[in-house]
Amino acid sequence: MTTAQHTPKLTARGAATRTRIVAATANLVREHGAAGTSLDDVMAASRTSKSQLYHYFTNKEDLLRAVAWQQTDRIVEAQRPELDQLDSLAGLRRWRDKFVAARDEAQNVGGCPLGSLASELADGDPQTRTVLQKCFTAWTSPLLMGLTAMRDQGRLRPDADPDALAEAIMTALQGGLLLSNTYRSSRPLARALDMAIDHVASFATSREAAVA
Amino acid sequence: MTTAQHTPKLTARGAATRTRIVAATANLVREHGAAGTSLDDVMAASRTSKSQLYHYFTNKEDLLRAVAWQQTDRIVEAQRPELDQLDSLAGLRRWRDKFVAARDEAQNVGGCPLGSLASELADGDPQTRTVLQKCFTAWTSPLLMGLTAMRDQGRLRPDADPDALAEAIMTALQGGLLLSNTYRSSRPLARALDMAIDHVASFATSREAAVA
DNA sequence: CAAAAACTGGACCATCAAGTCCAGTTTTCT
DNA sequence: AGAAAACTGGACTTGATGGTCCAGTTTTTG
Repeated sequence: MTTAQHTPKLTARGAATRTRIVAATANLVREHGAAGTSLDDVMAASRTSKSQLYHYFTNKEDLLRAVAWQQTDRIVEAQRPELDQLDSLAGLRRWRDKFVAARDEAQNVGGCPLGSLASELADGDPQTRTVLQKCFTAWTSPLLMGLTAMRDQGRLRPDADPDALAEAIMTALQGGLLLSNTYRSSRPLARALDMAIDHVASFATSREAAVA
Repeated sequence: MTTAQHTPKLTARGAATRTRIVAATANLVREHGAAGTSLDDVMAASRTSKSQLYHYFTNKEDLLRAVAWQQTDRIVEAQRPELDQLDSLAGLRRWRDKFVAARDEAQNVGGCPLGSLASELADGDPQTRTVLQKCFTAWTSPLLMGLTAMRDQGRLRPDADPDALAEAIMTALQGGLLLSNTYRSSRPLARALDMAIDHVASFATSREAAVA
């Protein structure tokens, strides 16, 4: 979906610099958290100077908001093929498997790039919180699409609420990532997602059961 | 359960001071996060001096570990009556209702005291991570007890795995709190817990159905 | 009743943080 | 071409921050 951030006038070089800053910051934040990332770190990692940081962003918070968008884009992009096929229990399970495998590959180190950001910044200024809400909503959107399609195709009962289901899956995902990061094991994440998918399955019709 | 932290020799006054420090730090951390809480803040809030902080704790991390224990104790204590009766679907639902109501009373501001701590510190030193694991396990323990009792009493099918169920509930709880804090609404938490309880219910026998 | 241990106060230090400022260069647009 | 706007470098300011040190008081204990 490429969450566009309105940046009025930028030359080619300017745009490149801005991108470099955001990308570098995103990496640092993913590893050390927002509070653990200083602007000096950002300068070093992006090969820029203070004045450039403050040329493109009004302050650190502003930069972190840009990072939130970028993390969301990255996440969605990385899950692209799977996220577009969440319109069946089989599709959900493929997504789950991919996700869990990816966490295991990363040795379950580091939580959700968006989740940790939210945990750190959600109690801060309202503007940032609003951005975080939109990021979560954007990420949940493919889930919502898929579930809505399932219901419309009669694979889920009419009383299934795609909105509630999608949100519940996202909570399971976030909680799973938090516990998995703490325990350094994908088990909590796997169990959380299994529960969530079972929950969806409990609304499945015989038509979907046949497919699954 | 009162997670005891081995503190060898302490006079009555010393113990009081130590307690005061931990309690004050816990409050500050709950409001501003670990990184957002300075030792000067702690000194002011606990009416102590630097040397006292370093007399009772080797460094900030050490103090934060003590805070993790204390947060866990507090949480468990606050939920005491409900946590002890999680041995039926009805008990689980009462607990859910109490929890959601409490969050609404707090206007859904502030995440889970333990969850945010974990999110912030889980990637730090292993000693701290170990403490966080134990804290989560301690908190999950009453859940595990209740679910095990339910299965032993034949209210859950024999193939129900209390361990997996308890962990899944905790992930739903953590994810729900994160999203609820971000959206400033108890809805995600409520949906997450409903899903988790439905999941437990899917393992219920007719005996439990009769009680519920 | 000492001596040892537990406890306390607060000055001090080195470091690093976000944010400011201004002088200079490059690109864009007419 | 030439002015305006976009862009860049880096020194500098101000204020925290975690952590150290040591001299002094209170409590415990043999």
